[in-house]
Amino acid sequence: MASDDFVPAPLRRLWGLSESSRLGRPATLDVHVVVAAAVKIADRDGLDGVTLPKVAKSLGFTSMSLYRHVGSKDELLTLMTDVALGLPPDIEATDWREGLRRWAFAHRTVFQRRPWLTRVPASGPPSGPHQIAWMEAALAIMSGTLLDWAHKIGALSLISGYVVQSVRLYSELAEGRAEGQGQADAEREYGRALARLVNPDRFPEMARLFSSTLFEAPPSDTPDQAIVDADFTLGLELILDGIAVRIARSDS
Amino acid sequence: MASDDFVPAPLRRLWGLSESSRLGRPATLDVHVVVAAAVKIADRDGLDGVTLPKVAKSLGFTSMSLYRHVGSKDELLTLMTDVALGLPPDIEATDWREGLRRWAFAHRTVFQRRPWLTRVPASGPPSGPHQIAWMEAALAIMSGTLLDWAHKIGALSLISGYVVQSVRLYSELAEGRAEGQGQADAEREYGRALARLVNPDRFPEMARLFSSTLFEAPPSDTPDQAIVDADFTLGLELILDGIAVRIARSDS
DNA sequence: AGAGAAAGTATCACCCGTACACTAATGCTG
DNA sequence: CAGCATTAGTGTACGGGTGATACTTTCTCT
Repeated sequence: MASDDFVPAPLRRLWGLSESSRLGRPATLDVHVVVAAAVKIADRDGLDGVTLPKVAKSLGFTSMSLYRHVGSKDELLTLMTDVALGLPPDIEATDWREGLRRWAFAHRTVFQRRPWLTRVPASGPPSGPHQIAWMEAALAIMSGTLLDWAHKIGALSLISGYVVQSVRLYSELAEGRAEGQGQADAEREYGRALARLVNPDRFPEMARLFSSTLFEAPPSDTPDQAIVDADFTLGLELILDGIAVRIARSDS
Repeated sequence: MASDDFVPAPLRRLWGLSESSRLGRPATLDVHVVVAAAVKIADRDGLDGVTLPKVAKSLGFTSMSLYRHVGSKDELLTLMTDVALGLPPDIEATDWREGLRRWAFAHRTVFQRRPWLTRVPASGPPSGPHQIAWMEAALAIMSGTLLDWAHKIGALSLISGYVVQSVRLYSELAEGRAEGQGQADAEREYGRALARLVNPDRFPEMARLFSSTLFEAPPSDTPDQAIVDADFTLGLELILDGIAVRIARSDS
């Protein structure tokens, strides 16, 4: 409200630039506390569990009080996202490829720990300090390559989109599964049920897929996580191969 | 209720196998009508606009009547998804690469026309007839390659995930933008606002990015769609390059 | 001391999803 | 043809959500 630098309010709150005016009743609540409480609830109850009444109640306030600090629920989500993302770990690697691989896995770990993060709708380009820090880390890893900015940003968003997409997909499927059922079981069941509906004349490839060993043959004691990791790695390496081609091309 | 083939109810509805029992009061409403109405509302008001009361009202019924035909709102979403997806176009191409490219663009067109599709949470593996048809098309395109099933499925989900992710991202950003503001303008503004917050000591790469021409230099009369298409193509070709590497490797 | 400003509250209007108990309309059975 | 089982659609109610508006409270500055 004071500085006319024209940084919009949400951005100011994101970067912790709230100038608490010295006038009027002093606040007993502040953005950080609200956001932290909201994150805690999201961790426990998922994104849909985050409602203003619940956040407020967990702090001993009324829902409306939050609007003094966050503007809207959407803004709260943006703030939560950045806080929950946290700072990227230090990634030391000589190799861009190994670096990006580690970056992707680190990013994935964050999302796996807080699957609700993958469901927050983007309300703008990455703008929070932590989001920026993750971008910075990825760009630093690629700084040795000769890619131009457009390609770097392209590669970066491809990888991060892939991470988000795959964690979300996995967590959505996990939620839809019966309580005690593992992924392997569910897939087997899926294959069986669908195989009956898929007409081999109309869908020859799908029919062959279902009669393949892909859904049937998990060595049963393999933990789910191993299957998931293998799938994730497959896609990631494919992307990295693509980037490698680009780097080789721009190198010439 | 009759046939004991053990196809769960949602699947039966998806594939249009509802055996209208000849008993009792005959239905004036059926699944197809309900789903079609819901899709129409989603097209007009987005996914959040789809509520049982609204769908019912648009048909002249009460909300509760829908539960005779759809089980739950989640199931309605699943049904809507498959209907809205429609059948894939015929893609003739000798080349797997050209084929997958066309498949990706066709898929993207569908999502662009109905952005709400990208926000439907997955409630299970692809199971609807149209989803299966799209998979079939992609697998057919790859049938000439020597990839094993895991790699085919991996490539397929990577591409389709990429399509979904990029359309969703774009549409979320578009919604967050001020009414008449184009993408180019928004990006320029974004670069300016953020450049002030990004400390070049902490974020050297980001600082260089913001001082690059990437956000500043759109030849102003370039339509937004052109920028978006270029971004999309960049990522897609990168993925295709990755797949090419895999194919070449399994070819040897 | 008191004016004015900001923090937090109370109430309200509005909308959702869906459980439950109901009425209405039909085909089958006797 | 009667009435019963069965299915379709309705009415009501509950517990929840966002957020507008107008309020009381508590502080600082003059």
